[in-house]
Amino acid sequence: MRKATTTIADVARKANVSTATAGRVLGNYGYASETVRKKVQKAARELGYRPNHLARSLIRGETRTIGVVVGDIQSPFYARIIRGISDVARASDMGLIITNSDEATDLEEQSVELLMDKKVDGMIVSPCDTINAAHLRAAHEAGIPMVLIDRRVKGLEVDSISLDSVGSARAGVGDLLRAGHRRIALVAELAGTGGMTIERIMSSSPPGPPDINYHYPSWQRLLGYLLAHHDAGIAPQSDLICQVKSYSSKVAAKKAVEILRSDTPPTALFTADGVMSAGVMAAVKEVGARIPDDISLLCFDDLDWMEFMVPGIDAISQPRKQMGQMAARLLMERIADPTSEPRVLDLVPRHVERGSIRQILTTEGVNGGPDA
Amino acid sequence: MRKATTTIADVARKANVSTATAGRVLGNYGYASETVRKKVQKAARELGYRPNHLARSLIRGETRTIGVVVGDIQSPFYARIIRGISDVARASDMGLIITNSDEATDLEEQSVELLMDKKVDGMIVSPCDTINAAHLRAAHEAGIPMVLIDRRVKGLEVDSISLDSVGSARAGVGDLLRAGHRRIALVAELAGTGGMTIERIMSSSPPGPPDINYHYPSWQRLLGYLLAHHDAGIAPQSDLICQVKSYSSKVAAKKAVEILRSDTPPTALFTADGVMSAGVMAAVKEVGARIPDDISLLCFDDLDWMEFMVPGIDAISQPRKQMGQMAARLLMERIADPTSEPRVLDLVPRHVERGSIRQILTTEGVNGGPDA
DNA sequence: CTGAAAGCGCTTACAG
DNA sequence: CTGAAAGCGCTTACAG
Repeated sequence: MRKATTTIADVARKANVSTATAGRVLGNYGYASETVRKKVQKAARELGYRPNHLARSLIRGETRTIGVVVGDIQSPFYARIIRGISDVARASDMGLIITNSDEATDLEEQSVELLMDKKVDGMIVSPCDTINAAHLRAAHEAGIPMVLIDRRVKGLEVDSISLDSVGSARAGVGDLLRAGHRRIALVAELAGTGGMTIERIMSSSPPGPPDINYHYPSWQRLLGYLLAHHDAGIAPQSDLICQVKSYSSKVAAKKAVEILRSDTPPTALFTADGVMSAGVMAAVKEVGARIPDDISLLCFDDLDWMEFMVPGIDAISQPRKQMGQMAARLLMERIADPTSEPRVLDLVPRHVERGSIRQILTTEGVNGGPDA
Repeated sequence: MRKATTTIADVARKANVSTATAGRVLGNYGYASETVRKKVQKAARELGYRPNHLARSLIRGETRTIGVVVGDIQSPFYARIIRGISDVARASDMGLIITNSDEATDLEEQSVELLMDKKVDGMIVSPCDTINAAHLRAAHEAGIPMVLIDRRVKGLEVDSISLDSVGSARAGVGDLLRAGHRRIALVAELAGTGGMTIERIMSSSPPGPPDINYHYPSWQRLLGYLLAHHDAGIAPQSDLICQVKSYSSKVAAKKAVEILRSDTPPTALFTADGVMSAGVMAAVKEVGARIPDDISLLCFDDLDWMEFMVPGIDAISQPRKQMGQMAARLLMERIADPTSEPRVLDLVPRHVERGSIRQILTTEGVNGGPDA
């Protein structure tokens, strides 16, 4: 069934030239006169010649393929990143191998191994552990061009692109505070890894351990939340910080309902990601609160059709696809120039106001403020 | 920076054997005595030998890589399919190259070309055109193992796996009819391609052109809808068939609002996919209808957290991840045995009842029925 | 500009 | 069981 494949030798024979010459015109390298070029191309066309990239790669030491390892391609977060990467790869006429790590170090190791076996020209990885990553260090030592996306690894000096989670959470919560909100609840995963605790992060003034970049995004967003309070000279209250601990909408919903039904409920909610947002929206619905009259909602997420269903939410929009595109471009540049200084990029998400941040007039504002 | 890679020749030298012998133990083929085996393995370990799969592939004519072309990896539908494929690929220790077609024939062609250049051992494609697919036919002729997912191509006899859209829509709408509903609206894309029209599909009795398998899923679901009515001896009303024409939640919402506000609104809504479902739910919300008291909702979709936000919806759940897994298994089997008969699989989705189908008592039921 | 030869890193007959 | 040789399909110096 499978047609015997026609090789450069076949073309050369038919065109009455050497394989070297045929190779030069077909591979587009070296010199070749117009006449020979024509002859060879004609022969190639007639024989339906297609170059064998495997042989070419073996010699040239490049496969024109890049590898990606993400947590789970099923998640919209990663799916979009991959779309961005895929677009740039296609434009550069490169292949794209993807693998999932399920956020587990051993699977991530396997993935990196697979990619190295496939001799990818470079890889983009979203590392699942920001500290233990011997396999990534090894790959880097071995000279594989690498760019980290969404998270960084302590002491691994490679190109990386992340979101400025701290800065954008700080700005968003700052907006809420400026609108007069004084009881802003934070709903975030804040899983206890790497020795980080809420106490530890709140204990310094201004808040902020120096290694925050190596902790999970939800901790970074908590830090932004605390810094915004610090900026405004307002003491954050720990009873408003909802540590969900698991990455689950249902658990987030449960916790959010509790806080909404407390004696002193918040006037605004800030969620650290899309999963928390879904939970919080279900909770708001359950307690029958109206947005934004009863409560303002600021979500660190794109929302998409979530917003379509529940209008009036504010969002800190994460440009996931662009992140993928930028990561891929960084990688292409790194492949072209392996020695230049690593670049560390921090994207500032776009804060999309949709009118959820309702102005709360303080007594001061009502009696003596400029707008009174 | 990049370490000089150690080859079989290096290992052979260090172990004092021929490259052929070293190759046999390292590649795990042919015979080798225990002593030699040990010696070679020791040398390989000490030198940190890693086989070069490129060279191996060149000779063996297999890359242990499969390719996938889907419409858009960003869409949850495809992302899950790919996850399923990816799981099987990993279990078989194969790589996975993905490409997007954006549902355009020329991009699909490019994708297939890329995959063939990469010499994949087989490909899974979700064809964007069920008739024009010369590139797929060519790839099949060339002997590339191929399985089609979600859609089939007329006259291309390869393995395929799809959903039994007609059957499951028929069953689901049948449930609505048995519950007493008589005005069931259908909201579906029903884009006009391949000469299909609502008139054409409704004109025969029982409804159903013989080539329905080669039309887009929304047409298949319309057919199921019509067949259910036919089964129940009820004439479908064309004013209840909402042809959205574009794959857009917003447009679907607009159309659904119109139908919900008509003089004779439906008592139940059946949506043909997730995008339509989102639109319909927004519409239900906009007109202030309650589910299921005012209206029953049956969605051809997984719903996921949509259901989490709007409880009480019925769903026809599509096992996308399993579809991916099954497609990958079909492909593995096809690679192992290229000549056996192609298999055509139709998955029957699971109908998940969550209580949205409210019983509507007909006059007959109230006065004379067994439960009266 | 063109060709003969060597080589990329493996595997595969073929002798022994 | 082991080795010398040829070969997968290209590209790369090296002569001419």
